[in-house]
Amino acid sequence: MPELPEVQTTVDKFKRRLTGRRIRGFKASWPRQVSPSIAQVRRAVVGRKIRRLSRRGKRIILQLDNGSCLTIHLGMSGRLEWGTGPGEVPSHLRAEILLDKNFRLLFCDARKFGKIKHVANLEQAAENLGFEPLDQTFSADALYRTLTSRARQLKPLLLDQSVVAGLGNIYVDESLFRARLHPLMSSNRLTREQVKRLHAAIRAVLRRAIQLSGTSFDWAYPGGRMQTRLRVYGRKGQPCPRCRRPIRRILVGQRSTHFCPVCQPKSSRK
DNA sequence: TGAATTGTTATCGT
DNA sequence: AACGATAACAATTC
Repeated sequence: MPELPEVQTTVDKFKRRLTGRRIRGFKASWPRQVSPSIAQVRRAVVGRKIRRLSRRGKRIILQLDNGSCLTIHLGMSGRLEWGTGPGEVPSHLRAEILLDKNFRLLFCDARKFGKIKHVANLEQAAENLGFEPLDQTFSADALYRTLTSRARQLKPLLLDQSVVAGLGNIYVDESLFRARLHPLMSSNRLTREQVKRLHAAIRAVLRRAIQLSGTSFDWAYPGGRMQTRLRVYGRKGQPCPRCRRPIRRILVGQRSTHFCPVCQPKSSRK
């Protein structure tokens, strides 16, 4: 379940291999995953050079030499692989970007929740996305204004990509724990101090996760080392690293949510 | 077998 | 009407 750190790790891994290369072909086997359509994407990208590879939220962005962009969203089970020469076909291969010298960028995705989309420019590639959490423009002040201008439970609010882009289930739980905030707390009841903590927590958690190449829980994403450093996610019943009381798991908006009821009280008193 | 997973969209309630 | 919460959905693995 790639979130921002896993996507960033992927971008870093492929940056050098893709930058400056010319696209010679595009193939995809599941039309649903490609927009506007496989044929239109092929028409748009073939012959173009990849100017640069970047990330916005959980989206991987291939900026092309005519200003248009190909965005790749890994969904929950997507991954990119590097193909050299013809031959071996990795499991769950869904799309291929063919390059010169038989190099290929392979998009594999067991559950087919990932998306490949061609858009006219960089602005559209970032459409509907909120703050970029590791960016300079993401300030505690701006977050305070956004959170207190509405009344939503913190957990679903932070999962909303149009508010903060890139957070998923794992890093929202970890951020709320670090900030000592209850996942069901209403966003409009946050104090400036609490938002400051949350802002710092989000950035610290994401930075650490990127340092460790993300979290590897299952077959879908190998290579990360963050899974041993998680404080609450996936640790139901285990002692809280802060107070040693058991971590609790609840459902919030159909999503599993992990927190320490002692260290993350619902009331604003601390 | 059912639970789990993400992001989008539709629908219901206040 | 606007907003927030909830459900359904896509597909697969364990």
